[in-house]
Amino acid sequence: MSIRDVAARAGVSPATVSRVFTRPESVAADTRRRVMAAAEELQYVPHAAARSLAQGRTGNLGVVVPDIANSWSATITKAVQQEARRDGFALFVAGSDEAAVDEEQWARAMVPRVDGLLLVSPQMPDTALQTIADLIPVVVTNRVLDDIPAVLTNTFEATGHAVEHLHSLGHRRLVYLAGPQGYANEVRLDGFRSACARLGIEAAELGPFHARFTEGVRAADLVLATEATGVVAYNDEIAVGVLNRLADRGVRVPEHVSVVGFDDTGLAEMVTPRLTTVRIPAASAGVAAVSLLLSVMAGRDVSGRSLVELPGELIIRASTGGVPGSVATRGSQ
Amino acid sequence: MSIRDVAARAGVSPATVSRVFTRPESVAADTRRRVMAAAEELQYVPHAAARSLAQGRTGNLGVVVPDIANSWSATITKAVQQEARRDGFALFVAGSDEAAVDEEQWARAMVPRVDGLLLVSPQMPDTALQTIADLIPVVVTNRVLDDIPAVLTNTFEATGHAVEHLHSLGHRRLVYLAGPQGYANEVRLDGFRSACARLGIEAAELGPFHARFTEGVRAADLVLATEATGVVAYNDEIAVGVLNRLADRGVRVPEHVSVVGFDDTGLAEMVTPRLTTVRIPAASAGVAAVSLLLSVMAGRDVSGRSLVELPGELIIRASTGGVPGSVATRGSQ
DNA sequence: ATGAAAGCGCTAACAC
DNA sequence: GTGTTAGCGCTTTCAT
Repeated sequence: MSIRDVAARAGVSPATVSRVFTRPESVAADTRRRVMAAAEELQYVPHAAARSLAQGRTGNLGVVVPDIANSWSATITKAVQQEARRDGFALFVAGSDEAAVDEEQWARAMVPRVDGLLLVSPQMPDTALQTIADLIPVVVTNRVLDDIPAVLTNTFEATGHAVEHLHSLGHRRLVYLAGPQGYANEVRLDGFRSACARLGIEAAELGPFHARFTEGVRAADLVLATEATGVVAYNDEIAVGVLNRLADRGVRVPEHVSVVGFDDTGLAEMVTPRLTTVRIPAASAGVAAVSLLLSVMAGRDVSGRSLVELPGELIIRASTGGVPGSVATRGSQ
Repeated sequence: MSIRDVAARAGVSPATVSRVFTRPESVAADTRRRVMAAAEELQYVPHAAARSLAQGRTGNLGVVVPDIANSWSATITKAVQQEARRDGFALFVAGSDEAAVDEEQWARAMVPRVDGLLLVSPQMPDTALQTIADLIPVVVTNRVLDDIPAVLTNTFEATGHAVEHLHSLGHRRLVYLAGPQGYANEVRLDGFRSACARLGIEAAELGPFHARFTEGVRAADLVLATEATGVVAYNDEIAVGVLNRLADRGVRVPEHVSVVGFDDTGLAEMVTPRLTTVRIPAASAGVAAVSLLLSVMAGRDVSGRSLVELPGELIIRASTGGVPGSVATRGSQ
């Protein structure tokens, strides 16, 4: 069932059929109708590969995320998919399970199948990333590399707000639970350290942990072995793991220990107590990444706007409260 | 950078280069090495579209899920992606947001770009589904349609176990919170009704609800307006929404009300109290679906094994307990 | 074991 | 506004 069959049936040339499917307005209205009818009757579907070959473009985008089943990845993937669709692109998705090798393999496998590639928090070496970016338009999130456009979630300030928040509640000893090494973790850690230093807070660090619930469960006991009264976790999943384990050990949140997460994934509002967290606009990040990618693909000069920064925002919920005995406790007893 | 460039550099014909990339063993060892070297130096990447056109296959699979960001969908997508990879396929992913129209559009958009299509719990009309299945190999999950291979999650029995479990705890009035209309909901509802009838339990039904947290929050108040002491929710997200709202209204789980979910997504273990739920092996479903799809694509006769059933399993956790005043309460006070 | 040549289905000049 | 023609880059007979 090719374009020739349709052409024959409609009594026109193959080129005309092609035009109907590419620039319909360039064909006379009633010829167009005849062609459409013929295509309909024959159940004709244009052959994507042939089209790609002739046009030199695939109409596909690709995204590689750390973990498809992770809530943050899924949210960003969803936004990317919807945005890609608006622009007429289909989307390849792959998860690397946080393995740099798989990530690189996937990126390479996608290169010939897509017009542009989005790498979410990539872990692969700079050189590998650069090699791929030389082959095809690439946009990354949460990674800074010369000449590669990026969407960054800048949580430095918001992390400071989280620490200030805990400080105002009387906390003087905090611990940060580190996530996988990378831009996101660095910014959070920097924000944590600098705010603690500024406020005279005793700051400890544990980890790194994988960005998963079970790791938070494990982290909780390590936290209790310190003197910290407040925990700032790399992400919501770790924070929720902490919440869970603390509850099992009879430690009450926020009465005994306060917990702050990052991301504000749906999870944060689903747990008890609801989680205080630094919201990161995952959907916006996805949308921004796609539009940046499209700019690069269009060959537009993006040097000016090639680093999009999205600020975090502290969302205060029920997992943070006054330190026992402090004045701040009064209202919450 | 085409196959001709590589051929020229290696001093062989394009055909030989092609062979090196398709059936390496059919080329003399040292010719092969020369070609590989040339390809390497030129950074040659085979052109996917040209390859597809010549071979008549794309090397791609597609999956359409109800919601990329939903935990169940994400888990199955992840499994599908990993399984597809094992077999050398890249994966297109699209989310329909539970809209039958979008779902159908995506499926149609994918048809020319893939060798096989997996539709997860499709909502589109039978005829639309059939039309697509006539165009390309299709496998569905949680949908029964003549001649279309399917992976079904059979939760009838396990739902009965859930009801028995509640009955044994003294519950005599239960309510089922219905999810979106479809196979999964029907089986759960059937299992619920038949077990209630068998055990002489007063069975009410509410809904349908979207399979989301916020819908569970909404449902909780409706539940409290009934006399039910036990809730069986369509999925974990709804169940967790119920948990949340009940806590806000001062209703204790499981002391006052017991709650059961479905799916056993990661969520079930993260909330307080941990959720009793009917586990459905999402990852296995994904793997089974892909292998079924590959069979269909290979033209193998699947008439015998074209309906794969995966049984559910009741996982008892902390969200179910004895009815107040009943003998079953004793241990838990 | 390797080369020559045809063609996969479509698009895009270029003519008319 | 429509037809003719030459590829897009690769695979695959068919020779040799």
